[in-house]
Amino acid sequence: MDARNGPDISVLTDMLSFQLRMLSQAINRAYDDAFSATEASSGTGKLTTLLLVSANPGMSQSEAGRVLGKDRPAMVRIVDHLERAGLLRREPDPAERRRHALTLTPRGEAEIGRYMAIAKAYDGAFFSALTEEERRGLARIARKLRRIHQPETLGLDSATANSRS
Amino acid sequence: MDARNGPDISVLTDMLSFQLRMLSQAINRAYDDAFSATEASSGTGKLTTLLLVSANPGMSQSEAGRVLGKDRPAMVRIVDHLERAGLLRREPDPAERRRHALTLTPRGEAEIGRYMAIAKAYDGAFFSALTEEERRGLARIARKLRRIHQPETLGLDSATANSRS
DNA sequence: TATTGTTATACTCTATAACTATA
DNA sequence: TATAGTTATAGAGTATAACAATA
Repeated sequence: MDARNGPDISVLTDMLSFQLRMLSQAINRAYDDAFSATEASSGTGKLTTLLLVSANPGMSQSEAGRVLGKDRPAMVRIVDHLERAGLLRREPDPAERRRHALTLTPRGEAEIGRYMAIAKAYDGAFFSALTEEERRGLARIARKLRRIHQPETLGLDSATANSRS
Repeated sequence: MDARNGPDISVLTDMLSFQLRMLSQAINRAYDDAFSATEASSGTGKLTTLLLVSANPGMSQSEAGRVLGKDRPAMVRIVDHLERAGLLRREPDPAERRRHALTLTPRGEAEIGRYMAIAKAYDGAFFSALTEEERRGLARIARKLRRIHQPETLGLDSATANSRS
């Protein structure tokens, strides 16, 4: 209404989806800045793949893709990049030779600690303005929505606290 | 830990940023589906630009870009597309001839109601699993974080309820 | 000199289809 | 036939630099 206060954007801010998309945009930019000097720079897929393989050595590309919301071609590109960077290795699984078992290289193992530290630091800094209660509430709501809209991503909280709701 | 329950993804789910990025991915896919049959299909920029210009006729591309988090080249592409689709018009501003004043065409005005209805319906459906209190809490937290991490986006709530978190 | 819009360029993400090799 | 991985391709998002017109 008041032109001096800038444009009327209530049409957009009234939509939760808009608020969350803009928030995600800000998160992505903060992370790109944080990881710009690493081999996992630019894009969310590389870092999360490293963290995931570190916690689950031997997992396949398709499994990782199901967790991260990427299809097979997308995973090929991510793994290609990490393999070229010398952080990750793919070897045919002897028991199921269609699969490629993913593991970190010694260098990948050495770097992962540094990446984790950067990720945790920036995650903490980004949400530092929230109270502990707000952070818990946000995590709970996000988990609830993902359980409905991404049912294919299994094990959403099986590995954490067995919380239900 | 338990292989039968799928991979251990607690490294990722412990980070709020990961949860929100995955959530945003789900939102984007739901919206792409919802608008796939319209001229504003694929991508968040076109629809939000239409809604924004509808509420603020005569605004410039840079102003819209500041609200939507797009730079000038990105806005050119979005406005190009909407102009070719016959939904939006750009005319040099007589008072400030560097600017292009954006307005909806009659056809754009006619379509905007339909788009709004789709957007509201899908926003409501996406978050329908949340209680009213959870929805308000989510909106409040998103606004709080955006105020910190996107200070350039002015008027974040000036047009709504003057709430001060 | 600074700003608005534009063009060109490049890199990434996303999605689809088709191919291979394995099962 | 179904699945895991690969390749090719195309569309959209994102970012930068350089330019023209205007202030």
